[in-house]
Amino acid sequence: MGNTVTNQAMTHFKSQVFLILHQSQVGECFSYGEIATLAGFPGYARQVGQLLKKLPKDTKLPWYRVVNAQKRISFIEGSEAYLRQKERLEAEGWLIIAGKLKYKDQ
DNA sequence: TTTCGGGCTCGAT
DNA sequence: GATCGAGCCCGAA
Repeated sequence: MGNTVTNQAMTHFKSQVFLILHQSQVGECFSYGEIATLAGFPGYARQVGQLLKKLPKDTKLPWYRVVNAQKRISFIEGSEAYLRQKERLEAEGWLIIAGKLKYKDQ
């Protein structure tokens, strides 16, 4: 068992992460670490990734608005997951130049 | 109990 | 920039 935090705290962590994503707007983009900190759990970047990984494929949550701290998609370039995320981001006005995310006209 | 692998980060070369 | 190493934290093996 992981002893670091209580199950209750983990449950709270999850709901906070989901809430933040649910409330995010088109054109926004965060890093895993930012989401963790906003949720009140700094240092939990990897846990955010674990959570998003578990989301059902048809989820309505904008999981794709989360990239790594370098503003790069955290999947192997060219992989299916990478392409799915890239498409969705581009559909919201993001451009990917040399692997890095840039907002349109900026 | 220990080890290891993940949609991670940050500081130092 | 690009790489590397060391932290980070949980769950599964």
